[in-house]
Amino acid sequence: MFKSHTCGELRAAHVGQEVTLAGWVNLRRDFGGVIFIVLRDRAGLTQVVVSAETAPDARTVAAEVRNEYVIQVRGVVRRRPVDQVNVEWATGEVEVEAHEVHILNTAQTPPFYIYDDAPVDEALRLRYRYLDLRRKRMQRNIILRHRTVQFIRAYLDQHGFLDIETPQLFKSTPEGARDYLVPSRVHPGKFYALPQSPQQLKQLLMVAGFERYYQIARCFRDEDLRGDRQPEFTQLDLEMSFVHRDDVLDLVEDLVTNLIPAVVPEKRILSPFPRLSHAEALARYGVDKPDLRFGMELVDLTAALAQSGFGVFSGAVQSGGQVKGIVAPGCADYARSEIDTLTEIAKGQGAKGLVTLAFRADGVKGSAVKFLSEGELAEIAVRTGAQTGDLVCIVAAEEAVVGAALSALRLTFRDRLALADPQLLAFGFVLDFPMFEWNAEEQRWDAAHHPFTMPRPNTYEAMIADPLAVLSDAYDLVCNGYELASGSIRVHDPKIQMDIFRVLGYPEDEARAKFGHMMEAFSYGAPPHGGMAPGIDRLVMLMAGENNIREVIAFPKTAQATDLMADTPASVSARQLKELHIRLDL
RNA sequence: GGGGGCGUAGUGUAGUGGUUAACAUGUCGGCCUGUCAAGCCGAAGAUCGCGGGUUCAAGUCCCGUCGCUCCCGCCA
Repeated sequence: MFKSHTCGELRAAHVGQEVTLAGWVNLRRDFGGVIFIVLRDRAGLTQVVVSAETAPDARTVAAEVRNEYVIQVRGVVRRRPVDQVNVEWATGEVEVEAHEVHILNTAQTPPFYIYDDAPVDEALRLRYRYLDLRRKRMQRNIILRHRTVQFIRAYLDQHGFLDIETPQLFKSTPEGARDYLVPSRVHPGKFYALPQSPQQLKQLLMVAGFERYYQIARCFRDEDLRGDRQPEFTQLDLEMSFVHRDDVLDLVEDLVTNLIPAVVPEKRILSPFPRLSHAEALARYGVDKPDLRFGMELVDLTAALAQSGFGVFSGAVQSGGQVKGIVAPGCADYARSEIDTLTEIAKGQGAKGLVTLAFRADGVKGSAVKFLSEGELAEIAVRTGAQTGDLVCIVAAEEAVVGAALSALRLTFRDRLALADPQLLAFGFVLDFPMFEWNAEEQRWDAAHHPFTMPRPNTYEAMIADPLAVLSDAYDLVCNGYELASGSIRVHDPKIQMDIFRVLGYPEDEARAKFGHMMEAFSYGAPPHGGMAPGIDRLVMLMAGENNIREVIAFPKTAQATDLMADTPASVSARQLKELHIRLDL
């Protein structure tokens, strides 16, 4: 070994010991006669002192050293003078007085600071990802990710889950995200697809009788990126046999409730996790992934304003829509430009406009005030609970638009007014999703979750006649405004499965071609089963306090799905294409 | 596919259409035996992302393009 200790472990108790350290030069401070080197490795920082008086040869070498050189130091652990203890460091009580310094490797001057987490252009970070990963923030995040996965593996092992791998080369599925395809050399013109999730395979593992399965599974979806979406990402995929919905939820809640204090003890959670129906989430927050850290819930004003003389309100109600509002505390003094910004946010979600009512000491202000009666204004104040100084934001439109607009505004106020406790991880479950969604563009029903989702027991009978009335046994885990996991109880009865395919408009032969292996498997004694798949990247992102999953992925891709370090995707040789029977049409 | 933001020494930034493009930091050299983002002195370092255009004059205005980024669509 090149080292006897790490740079993070020396303490006063080691004083007097002869040690060997090895690592990177974090910083060097050269006083001529004495040189201080801050040595860094994964474990931490240790100050090395090289004195011309006691170690002239070592000092000569130390004078040549530059930032990010890889060096090895032999020396004696010394207690620092009392007034020179560095209280910021775990090793700050001591330093190593070097008598030997060896340069193991030199380094070019890095393109950005390693010893400081100061912001750097994203493209530069990604181009030199291996250097970015040396920085404290990324080391912390990647280590946190490791601890999280280790905890999950141990927990699931203790609870009887088996870690089973499933193929990366599998079959394209007709619904869902765009697949990443892999051409077959052996079978000209045929393709594998990289899994969007191991969904079918984990269900087949239940048919196979493993009863409890999990996998830290890489998933691939060829869709455009977001801050919380990468083309390849990692799920904790788990599936259980002989369970009802609450068995799955209870297990995931217990896992997460134990995980958080174990790996991020400074964070707090809600306990128990709130469980609300999909309909309730939409009604109260306007979205199916609410940030539960703060209130500012949507207030329904539809009944109060249905007969309003203000056509924006009454018109929306007459055409089957809603009028709802939120109260922004203390925002009654917002300037015109700020109101315009809020209006743009609402319009960005499809709203035609935004009605704002500023409850000021000298009355209610806002461009719509003149269209509203005294009684209506009073009614709005009562229903919303608006106080003097508050700003009420009202959207009138169809239900989906009202929810989208007000929830976007709610998150805007969250950030502006710092309404959400950054140390709180507000996990919650959203339940009872609709089974089907009407796809107006293609004039057919889509599965809201996926076609293997079991309908809620008491709603199944209505399925063929009225798909919209069917609720599914699907559920999401949400946290701080993100969807962290989705899951469901699965269909294990081939007859119900065929009914679902019928609603989805799959002819029986097509269903058999796409999912025949599933249907056949279910006919050989499939147990009742269900599962869930928390996104590891998003979970670690939230635990780390980051707002982009790039920060918890060692080698992520850009928003354009490229890798700037390796310059990927890239062209391949004509020979490779020919082997794969592929001709480009660009 | 659409929309917004950003792009100026290695890095982070400043820069009313008008001198030699500024500041900090880093880099290099010198001095320095107790610093901890050390200090002091000195030096080098910029085709202002790229290509067009407007103008007597463009880092600055316009068009296009490339890169990064956020959002909408998309994401069973």
